[in-house]
Amino acid sequence: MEKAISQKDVAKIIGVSTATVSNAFNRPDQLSTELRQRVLSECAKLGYSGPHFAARSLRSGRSDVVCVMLSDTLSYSFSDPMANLLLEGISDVLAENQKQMLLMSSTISSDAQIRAETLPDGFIFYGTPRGSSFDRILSLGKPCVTVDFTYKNLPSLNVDNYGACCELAKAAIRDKNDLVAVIGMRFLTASIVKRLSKQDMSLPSKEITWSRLLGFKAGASDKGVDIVSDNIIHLHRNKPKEAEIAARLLLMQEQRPNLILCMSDVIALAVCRVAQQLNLRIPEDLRVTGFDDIEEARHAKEGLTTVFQNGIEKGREAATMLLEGVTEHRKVPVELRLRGTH
Amino acid sequence: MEKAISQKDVAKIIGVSTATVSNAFNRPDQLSTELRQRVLSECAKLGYSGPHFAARSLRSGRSDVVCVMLSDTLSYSFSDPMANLLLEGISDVLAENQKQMLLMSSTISSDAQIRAETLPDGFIFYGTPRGSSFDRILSLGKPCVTVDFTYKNLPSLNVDNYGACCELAKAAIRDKNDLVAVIGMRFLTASIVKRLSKQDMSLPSKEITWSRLLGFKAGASDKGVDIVSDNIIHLHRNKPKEAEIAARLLLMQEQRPNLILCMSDVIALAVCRVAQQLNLRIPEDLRVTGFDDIEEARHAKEGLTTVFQNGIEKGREAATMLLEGVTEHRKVPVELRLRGTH
DNA sequence: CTGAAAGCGCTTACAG
DNA sequence: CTGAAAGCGCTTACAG
Repeated sequence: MEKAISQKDVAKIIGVSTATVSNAFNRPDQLSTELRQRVLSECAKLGYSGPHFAARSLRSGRSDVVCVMLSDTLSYSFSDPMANLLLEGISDVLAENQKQMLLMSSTISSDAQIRAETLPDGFIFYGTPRGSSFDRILSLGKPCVTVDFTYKNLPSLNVDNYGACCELAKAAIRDKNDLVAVIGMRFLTASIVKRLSKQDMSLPSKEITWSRLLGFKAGASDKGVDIVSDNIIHLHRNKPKEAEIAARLLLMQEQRPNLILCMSDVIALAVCRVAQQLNLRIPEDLRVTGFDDIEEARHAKEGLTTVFQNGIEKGREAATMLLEGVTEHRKVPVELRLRGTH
Repeated sequence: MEKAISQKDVAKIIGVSTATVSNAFNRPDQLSTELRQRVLSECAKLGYSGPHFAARSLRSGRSDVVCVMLSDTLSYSFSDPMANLLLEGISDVLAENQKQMLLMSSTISSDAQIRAETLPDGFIFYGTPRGSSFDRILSLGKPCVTVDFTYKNLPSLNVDNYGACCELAKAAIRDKNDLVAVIGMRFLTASIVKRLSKQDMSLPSKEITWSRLLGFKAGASDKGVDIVSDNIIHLHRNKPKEAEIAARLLLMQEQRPNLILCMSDVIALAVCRVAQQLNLRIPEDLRVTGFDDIEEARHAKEGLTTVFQNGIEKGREAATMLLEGVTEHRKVPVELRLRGTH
C-alpha cells in the first residue's frame, strides 16, 4: 500500500492552494459554495477523505476527542451495569456533538497512555481516580468533569448518596431488634473480601461507598440500631462472585443478620441467590436492599427494594456539562424504590 | 493556563539536544542509562510528561491507538452483554500491549469521525458494518480483523453458528409434532418487531443470525419439523423490550408454539418472563433455548438451555490477531449447554 | 553516544 | 474570495 494522498497533492491536482482545500473541509464560509463542492467532489474522486488527523490536531491544537477516565480497568468497567449505562449516555451526547470517545483507566500509567493523555480536548472522570493520571491531566489545564466524586472546584456530577441511603435504611429497618449488615465495595484498597475492623471505620476515604455507609448508619441510628463494623463487608469490586462470598459469610454466622443493606443491585441480587440456596425466605427470614435499580433488579421475582439512579441520564449530563463548559457542582436525582425484598 | 512546555524547551534547559530527549522517551538504547535517567527526572521536574501525542503521531506515522468499530451505536453496544464481554477481552489485550482503545460505530459517518478514522493503527470490526466506513478504512490499507463476519481474505474470527444451531435444534425438538418458533435480530433492516414473510426467507443477508436460522432449520428438518416464516420473528435489536413483544406475539396466537428457539439469551430470558406472566410452565408448556450463555442465563432458576461462547476469550483472540498480524480465518469454539428450559 | 537539520501534513493569519 | 508562507512539536537518518 503506497502512501496516502495528501492535501498538498490534491490541491496541486485540482489546481487550488492547500488553504482552499483545508477551508473546503473546515471553514465553509471561507469560499464559494461552487468551489467548495468542486473541491470536495474532486477529493472524493482522488480518494482523499479529509485532513490527516494527527496533522490537523497538531496544527489546530484540537482533536475532537473526549477521554472517559475510568477509576477501574476497562475490562472490569464493561462488566459493571452502571458503568455501561453511564457510557451509554456519554456516548450518545458525544456522537450528537461529533466527538470521538477514548476510554482510559486511571489504574494504568504506561508510557503509551501518558502520551495519549495529551490527545483529548477534555476529560470525564468517572469515580475516584487511582493512579497519577489525575494530577498529570489537571496540569494540562483542559476541561474536566468529575462524576461520583468532587475535587476542589472542578465541575462535578454527583448523587445524594448519604441522603438516599439514610432514607433507605429508615424504610427497611423495622425496629431496634433488627440485626443489620452491609455489603459494599471499595471501603478499603484491599483486593479481598473482608469484614471491616473498628479501626477501618475511623479512616473513611473519598469513595462514594463511605457516604452510603454513613447514610445507612444515620438511618439505622434513627431507628435505634447500630451497624457494627464486623457486619460490614468490604468487596474489592462490584462483582457477583465476591458478593456471594460476602453473603455466605454473613448468612452462615452465628448471629445471622435479618437485613442486609447492599451498595448495589448486583450485590443484592447475589445475596438473594445465596439466600435461596440456603432456603431462607425473602423477606420473612431475610430482607435485602440494593442500589441503582438496574434492569435485572426489576426482573427479580420479588422485585428488589433499591434506590433508582438514571445512569444514562447521568452520562448524558456529564458529557453535556463538559461540552458546554459548565463550571458548577450538580446533583442527579435519586428515588427510593420500595419493592418486595424488604 | 499558559502553553505547555515542549521538548525543545526542556532540551534547552537541560542542555541537551531534542534528539536526546526524544530518545530518552522512545529509544532507551540510543543513550546511556545515566543520561536517560537524568533527562527523564529533569523532565518530570519541569512538568514535561513526554512527547506531544499528535506531533509524535504525525512524525512517526503511528498512534498506538486501536479502533473497535461496532456495527451498532456505541450506546446500544454498551447495553449488549456479548458486546461488553468482547470489549472486556479486547481492552485487556490492548492494555497489556500499551495500546489505546478508540470506540466508533459504523452507523456514524460525520466529518469528525471520518477524520478520526485516520488516527488508529489498526481496526477490529465487530459485526457486519453498516455505513461507508468499512470501505474507507479498507482503502487506508491498515491492519484489520473482522469478528462475526468475513470479508474476502481479511483475517476473521467467527463462531460455527450454523453447526451449533443445528445441534441445538436437534437436542431441543422432541418429535415432528412440535410447533417450533424462532426469535432473532437483524434478519432484516427494519427497525420494528415483525414476522418474516415467505419472501424474506429468500433474501438472507450476511448477518450471523441468518446462519443461525439456517442451522435451526436444518436441525428441525432432521427431526421432521418445518419452521414456517410466520413463526420467525425479526427484532431490530437484541433488547429485552423487543423480545417481550415478540414473545407475546407468539404465545398469544391461536397455534401456540411449544418450543421457541431464541438467537440470544437476552431474548430467551425475556420469553421466560412473558411465559411466567401468562402462567405457562417451562418446560412443560413451553420450551425455550438461548444463545451465548451469559451470566444471567446461569442465574435463572430453571437454568437456560443455550449455546456457550466465550465472549472475553473472543475479544482477546481478536485483539491478539490484530496485534500479531495473523492473516488467517479463525473459529472460536462453542458448546451446547443443555439445562432446564428444553 | 550526541547534535543539527529536514520534514511529517496540516491550519491560519495575512497580503492581495 | 484566494494563495504563499510560517510553524505546530516532534522523530529520525546522518554526520561527527
